Amino acid sequence: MAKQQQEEGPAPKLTINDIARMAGVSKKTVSRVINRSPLLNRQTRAKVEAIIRETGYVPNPQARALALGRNFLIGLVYDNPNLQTILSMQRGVLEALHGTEFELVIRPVDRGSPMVMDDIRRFVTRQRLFGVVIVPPLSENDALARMLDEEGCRYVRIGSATWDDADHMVASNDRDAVADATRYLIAQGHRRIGLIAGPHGFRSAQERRDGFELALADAGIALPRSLVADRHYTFESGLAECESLLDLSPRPTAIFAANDEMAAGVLYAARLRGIAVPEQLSIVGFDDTPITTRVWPPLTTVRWPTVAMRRAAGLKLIGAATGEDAEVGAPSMFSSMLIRRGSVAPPAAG
Amino acid sequence: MAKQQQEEGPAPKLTINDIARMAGVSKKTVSRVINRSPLLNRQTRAKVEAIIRETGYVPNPQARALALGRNFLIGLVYDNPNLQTILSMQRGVLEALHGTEFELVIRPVDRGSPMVMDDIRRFVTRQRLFGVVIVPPLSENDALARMLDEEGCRYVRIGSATWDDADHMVASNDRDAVADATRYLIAQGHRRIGLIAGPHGFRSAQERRDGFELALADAGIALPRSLVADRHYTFESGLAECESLLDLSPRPTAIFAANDEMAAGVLYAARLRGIAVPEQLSIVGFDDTPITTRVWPPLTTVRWPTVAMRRAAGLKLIGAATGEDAEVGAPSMFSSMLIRRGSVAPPAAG
DNA sequence: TTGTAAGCGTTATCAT
DNA sequence: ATGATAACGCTTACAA
Repeated sequence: MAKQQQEEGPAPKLTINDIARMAGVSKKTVSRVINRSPLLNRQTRAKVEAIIRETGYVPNPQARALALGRNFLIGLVYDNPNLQTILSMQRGVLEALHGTEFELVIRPVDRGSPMVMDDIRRFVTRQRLFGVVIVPPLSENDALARMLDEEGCRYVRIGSATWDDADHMVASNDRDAVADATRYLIAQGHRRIGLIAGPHGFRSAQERRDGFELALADAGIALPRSLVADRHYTFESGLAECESLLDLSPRPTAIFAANDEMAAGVLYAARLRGIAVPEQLSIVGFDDTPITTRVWPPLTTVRWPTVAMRRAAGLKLIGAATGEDAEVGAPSMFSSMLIRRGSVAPPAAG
Repeated sequence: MAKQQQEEGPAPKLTINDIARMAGVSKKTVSRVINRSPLLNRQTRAKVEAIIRETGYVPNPQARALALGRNFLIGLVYDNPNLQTILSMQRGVLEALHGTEFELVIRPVDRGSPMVMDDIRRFVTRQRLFGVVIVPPLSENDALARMLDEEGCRYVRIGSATWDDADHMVASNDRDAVADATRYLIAQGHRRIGLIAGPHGFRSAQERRDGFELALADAGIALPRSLVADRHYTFESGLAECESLLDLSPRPTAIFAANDEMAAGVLYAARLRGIAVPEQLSIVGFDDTPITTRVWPPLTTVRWPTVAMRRAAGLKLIGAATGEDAEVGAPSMFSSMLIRRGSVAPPAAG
């Protein structure tokens, strides 16, 4: 039994033929073992598996990719205005892929470009990707989903609400979460609450805005148009927009920003004007990114379970491949929850 | 001339055979064109190239990978305590790869695990990676570099100083940059300056610490041992360590933190104690990550040209492949520079 | 249940 | 300078 292949050296690459010879079977039989073919004699399988284990043989992914017409790569396609969330997306998907034969290929794209669609198409077809995870705002593009279907590329979309079937979608309930957060503000006694919404055309922005308006309506609070501003999910835009909100008279006593970056901008704007937070202005953000605990005061925010969502997306994608039934049922809906920190207080009297 | 292949549809995949037939040459000749073989008749090449352009033919990467024994994938291996910098690393490498046939595969690892080395070995050999970019602190591991060499995997290391030859290394001059920053603090009048250094065993931490001590020595300022603390490059550790520095009597009038996360922790600690920044305490960080402009006051810091360094690393890696001589000479040394913002002022009188 | 032969799309060898 | 033919390592018919 040749077995110098244990644990070291430049590895004189074993092939399926070597294993077949050692096991005294045909390469096809080895192939069947690798691919978990059901029609195989128990003993034969056991014998081959033993050899594989002893030798540490690993099938060549390139050869499999060529023969199968598909690679063992998962693509992560994104064009996210909020750099902070990119990391947690990656973390989640990587967690799902950990220990499998899949690797993660990342691909930032420019959704503004007229070529996005072709870019992504080339990406998936050229690399013959096993599947892709698509995150907001790109995940809101139905044409993209259709295109991936046409190309025979599996996909899972991440979103702030559900707009595709369970096999293709992992979502959070942003609307409810924001409604809760807004009710919390109202319960603290706030009545003039400003909203710095996300970019027009973003589903997440719309969901969060809807939740906000819903809670206000429920409480019978009218929302003057001047108290709402559409921005770009960036620190700078939060800062800029907060300026105009603070110019209003009477001034809002609280501001809900549709993400933490903008909330940090609001806090900064308040500081620039010498407005004390939370005494004179309460702030609530969304995402629970690290920045919330690095600024002063730490920001009350809505925790968005990004990592868990991405992991679910990854599992959903490869679930079919691994055949592990346990993983096929990766959950499709996740709940965000309010995290109370230091940026909210009852409004100043008067 | 068949040319329905222009711009749409599920793409009935062209192969090298199709191109060969259309051009009236053998597939080997087409292959030569693809691989820029020098021994080719100008006209033959032109003819084949024309067909390729017309049809939009793209060679199948999987087949090439199998035949060549190497993939067109670049790996990014990291185990970075500072999440913030991961993004800029990725951005830089992605920029270098943009428009090429290479894709980026990311691979976080746990350098604490006894299996790291084998993990990475499996990663590069299984995927037959074209090459990998290794970032600190993993890039300081010489055994890792040796192993990659053995496996025939190209690599480029990123570091805070140069410790490998120019082909394998892209570095910054952290020591000089920190010395400059420290001199700036001294020029402002500070004499009791605390240092919150990076983790023991990190080359970047050592370089930055050396720069700090160098500047102090040059100015004839003795550095009490109590003014130096080793920490983990995290916000929490910066916060914790700052507490003990602020307990000293007399208190330091300035603190240099070896990265921005820790500097943010210092700022937070000061706020907790009601110590005004920069009036009563000056702070300087390192990296110039986004957080520096989101806290109040914005942090003076040393800009670390991460994106440019990573791009250079990527170019260096694929330079040999693209054959573009212009890119082979990607620079190997980058300078960090001081960015003055609001967290430094002369020490309070007395 | 297992094996044989023929690909998958490219590159390398060795002629010519 | 170009082409026929055999790899590359695996999978899918199709037999046996």
